[in-house]
Amino acid sequence: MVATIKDIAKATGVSTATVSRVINHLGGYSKEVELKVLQIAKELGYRKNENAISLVKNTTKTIGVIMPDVATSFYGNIVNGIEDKAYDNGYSVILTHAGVEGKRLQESLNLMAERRVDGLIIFSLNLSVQDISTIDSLDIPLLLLSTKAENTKIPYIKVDDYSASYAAVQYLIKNGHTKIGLAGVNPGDPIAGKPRIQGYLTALEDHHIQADLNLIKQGDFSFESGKAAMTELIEQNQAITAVFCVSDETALGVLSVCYTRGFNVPNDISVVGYDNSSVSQMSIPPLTTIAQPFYDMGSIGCESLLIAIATGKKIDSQIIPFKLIERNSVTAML
Amino acid sequence: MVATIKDIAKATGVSTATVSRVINHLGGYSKEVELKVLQIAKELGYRKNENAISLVKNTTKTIGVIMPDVATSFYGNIVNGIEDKAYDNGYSVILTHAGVEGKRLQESLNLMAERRVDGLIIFSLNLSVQDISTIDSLDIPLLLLSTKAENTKIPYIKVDDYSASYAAVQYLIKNGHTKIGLAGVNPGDPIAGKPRIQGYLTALEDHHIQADLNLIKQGDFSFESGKAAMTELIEQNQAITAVFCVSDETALGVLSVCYTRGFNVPNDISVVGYDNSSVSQMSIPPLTTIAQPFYDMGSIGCESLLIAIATGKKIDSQIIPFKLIERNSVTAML
DNA sequence: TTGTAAGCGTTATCAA
DNA sequence: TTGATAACGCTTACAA
Repeated sequence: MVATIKDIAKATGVSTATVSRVINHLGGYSKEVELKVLQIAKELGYRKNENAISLVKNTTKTIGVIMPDVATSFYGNIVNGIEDKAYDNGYSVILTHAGVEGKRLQESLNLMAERRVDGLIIFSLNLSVQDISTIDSLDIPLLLLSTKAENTKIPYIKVDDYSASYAAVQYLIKNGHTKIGLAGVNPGDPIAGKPRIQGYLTALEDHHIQADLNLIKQGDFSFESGKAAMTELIEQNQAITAVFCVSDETALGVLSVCYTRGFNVPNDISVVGYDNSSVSQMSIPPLTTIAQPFYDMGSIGCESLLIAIATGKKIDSQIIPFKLIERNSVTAML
Repeated sequence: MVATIKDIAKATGVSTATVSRVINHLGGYSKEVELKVLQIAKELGYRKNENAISLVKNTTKTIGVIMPDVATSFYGNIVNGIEDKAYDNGYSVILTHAGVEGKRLQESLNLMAERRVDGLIIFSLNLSVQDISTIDSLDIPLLLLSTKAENTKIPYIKVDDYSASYAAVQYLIKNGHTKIGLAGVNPGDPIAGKPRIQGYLTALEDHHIQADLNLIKQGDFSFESGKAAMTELIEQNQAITAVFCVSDETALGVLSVCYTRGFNVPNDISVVGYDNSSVSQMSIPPLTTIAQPFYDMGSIGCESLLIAIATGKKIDSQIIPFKLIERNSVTAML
């Protein structure tokens, strides 16, 4: 059994109240008592029991984070941003994975509720009506990161997918491309699907380029989606010179098919990714891609949440800027 | 405020003891009472307070996981394996990141101790003497995954790095290679460095190939290490035909340099990676690599830990088998 | 079938 | 400067 303040109290001959004061550096005790308590605490290997403290303080100094499967590489930096900020403020972080489709989201929410987290961050997950209703019932400060919940007032911090997509396509157009594919997009996804399609379409339209729906290939952000999309594009003899991908992994799939089919990137085909994940620097060629400031999103998000916890005020949603990172996967058409 | 069993007791007119029984399906109450309690609990949005339960039961149904930075891609599956097994057994998981060098390990250990996790898994982190001493003082069932602590009796589950390295090099030799580089290795790392160098050396020796220390390029498992290693190898005009890399990311670095310098993989240079991380399938060409069964390691590890928690017995260390996954980055020399 | 009450480890109020 | 003690939300003998 681990030592408790009672043990320390007994061993030092003071009351548990005094032990508690000393341990929490509250002042109001003699130097002599302080030294003795600290000494004995050390000898006994005392460690405070956060669960007990949570009970009386009615706060757990814990924030919960729910994310999809760990599989996808870019999440890392969001978590880093959150954890750094949380630790700096004396909070710890409970992480759970809810599965790609959020299969385990209900379970995760239960866990967070039962652990009485002080605040909750959910990221990159599309919320179902059910999810939203249990979230509402939870009554915990909540923030959505890199996603949003339509028709609700749940605050979110994310990049504007429409604008980012528009910018990527416009960049390609400015580089002289007019036959541009869109790879790996999920039109059923209201958050990261529809807006990107719309951005793609509008960019073309604004530059008086006739959109061709056959150049839009559906998928799910995966490497496989990219392969499938590019394979189709090639086998249908679509005369494209560029393809915009909804994720870097999808872009790698495109790159891979280009390579095996003998198309050189960027000379024959230009490719733009999305995420600026670590793989985008490691690919051949390194990917030009849309960067979302993941670390900052995590950090800013966590900070907002902490403020909300402290003040009880609601969090304001934020659209944060993306950046287009130019590497070597796009060539200018002459 | 969230409802408590007291609220339910008051609202239903029974005692808290009975409410507790009903909620935990302990039996020994009338159907009538059961229905009423459940009904009111639902109305009040009751959720049990795990912290309070932990306090009285002296167990948190929680296992702690400490890992390096999230950055590196392959960790995902270990975590998945752990989480799946934990959830199946009614445990939840608290994850923390201790930084690449384990900078924050002490902090993480404190957190885990103060949250009173029932068991602890640490993976891919080299433990300092200090770390080990605080771990000892913790007195929590502990398991090391994909690492070990020398000169201690802390149980671990990992692949035999020496054998894996030996196998990779032998595979290259069997394919007719004799001039083989070793890229990205850290000779100061007693767990994942030294043994791999030794495996490399011994494989060469066993096949009567004279080792050349100039072909061993130090590094830190990163993409950059791979680039640096391959660049050196080329600029030193080392007449190699193959290189074995200590990680897939390092291999990608090698691939990248080969590409820009005009060497074809695998025709000019064969490359073998280590980890079988997701990127190894997405590279050009797809990487032949050493696969560690990460998901299984997580799952088996978590199961062993759960058993140790339940029985109080100590965990037996396990060496688990690796596999060599053949893809397209190695060619046979004729 | 149900209730009373002690106890888990800690904090915080009040009194001394 | 210190100590009693109630309280946090829950479980669990023990009694009824």
